[in-house]
Amino acid sequence: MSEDRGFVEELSDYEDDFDRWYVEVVRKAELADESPVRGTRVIRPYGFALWENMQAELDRRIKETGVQNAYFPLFIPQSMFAREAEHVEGFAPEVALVTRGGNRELEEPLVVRPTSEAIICPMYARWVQSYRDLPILINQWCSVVRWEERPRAFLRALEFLWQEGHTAHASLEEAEERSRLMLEVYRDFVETELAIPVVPGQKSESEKFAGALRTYTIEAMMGGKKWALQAGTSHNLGDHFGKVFDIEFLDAEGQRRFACNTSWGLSFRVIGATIMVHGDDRGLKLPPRVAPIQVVVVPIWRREAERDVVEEAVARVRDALTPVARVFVDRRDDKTPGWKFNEWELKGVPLRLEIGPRDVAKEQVVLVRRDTGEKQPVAMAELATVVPELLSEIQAGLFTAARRMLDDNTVPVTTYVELQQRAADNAGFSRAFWCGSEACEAQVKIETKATIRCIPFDQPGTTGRCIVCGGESDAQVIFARAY
RNA sequence: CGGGGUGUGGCGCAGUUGGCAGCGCGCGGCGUUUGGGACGCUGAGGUCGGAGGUUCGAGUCCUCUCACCCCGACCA
Repeated sequence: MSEDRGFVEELSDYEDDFDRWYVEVVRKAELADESPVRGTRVIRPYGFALWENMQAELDRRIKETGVQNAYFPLFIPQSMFAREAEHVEGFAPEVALVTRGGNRELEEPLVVRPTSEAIICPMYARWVQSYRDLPILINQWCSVVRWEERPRAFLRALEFLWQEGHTAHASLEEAEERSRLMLEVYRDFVETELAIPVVPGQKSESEKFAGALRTYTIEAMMGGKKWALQAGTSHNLGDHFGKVFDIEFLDAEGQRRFACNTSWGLSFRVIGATIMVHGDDRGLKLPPRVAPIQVVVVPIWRREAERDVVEEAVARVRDALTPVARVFVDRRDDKTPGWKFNEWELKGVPLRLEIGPRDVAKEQVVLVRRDTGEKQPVAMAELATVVPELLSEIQAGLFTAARRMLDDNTVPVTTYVELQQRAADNAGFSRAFWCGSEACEAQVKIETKATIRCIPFDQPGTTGRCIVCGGESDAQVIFARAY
């Protein structure tokens, strides 16, 4: 409509050009800006505040499982990195290498960590002699570097922020338990805090982490093209890394054994997921639990005399809400209220309070929801109870809507033609039986660009025929295109 | 690394057969304004991505080069 034409013209259409919409939202909502090096971004204060809120919630959950934080170096000697064959083969194409330090060529090049198993495991080897030294449960928050050919803001960057947890255990069973536990931590975090429903499951052999015994994943469905995004992964590394990095110990019976490891990571690509799952034509829609600003207050007045009255009411409202919500008062006097409304909607703030002379006279404010656009007057005295209720209602509503998108676009398929068609139509997730052969998996990838996102834990409990070759199959998988 | 595209004030763009570098938005100042992106006046801001060439004269033509974006291959 005419009232918002000027604003809508600034964002590309969500349905028609989702990828462009995404790029524009990232920049215009001031989450991140381009930087001089291709594939790297500056995370701006608003985007970083969002990340910090996510970090705080995930960090708390990780620590509740007995894990401690630590920090390991950025550089890894190339020879050390190269010890685990599959690992180095998997990461070689995207490794950044430092060959020069100061004025000298280095005798041995240094790998800039693309992940830290190769520097953490050797340290664990020094710290472990007895089964009494196990388990080791350590996490680090850091950035890692992977030289990606095709970067996308937050989703695939040359340098990205994440946490990587690394544990060492006396038995394979314990490592398995830990890797599953951390996947569950990720599932709970992403669904509860980010309001994004996920499909937990196991990766196929060809999609698993380089060097892992098994990889577990949570897969989310993005808006727009309904592509999949791997939102977090947890690996049971078996004793591969224990053997090559000599994490050796004596067990209770005096036998020499190698430790079993796990590693698990979740990166700031979940910011990208949050944007793509909840956003709309007007911009971001941030889940209240992680939104940097939960309530924005926009004061409105005409004359100077009104200003004092409004300011006094705004101060009272701010004081009443500060204990129960993250509040920001937009006092800029070079912007009109309408301009501010649009900007805060673009930035995804869940609730907006408008306070003008008419409201002050009635001891009320006008409260507007970002998710529904609904406007309602609320008595100032009730704000401190109404606002927290609404924030949880919005959080729940976002999850419900995202759950519906995931469910509505996840369809069981029984014929290969149907699978091809759904992949070509960007129709979402296709659930199908798969015989387990890499040949069948590769054929689907080549012919449809869809990959096996995961073998969901949640299985029908029946057997079926492989979607590709018709062979016996006892497990369904999710096929989808992915970012 | 293949295919396509774009480089001109901060952003978005125009610039015709080669002839004084422009427009909108934004930005500074002053004033009026403020309930869904206000308005007037005024001002600042550019070696046209880079190098070389053709020409009396190049944003425009030629050669080379660099960067970025999109589509593929590859990937948390």
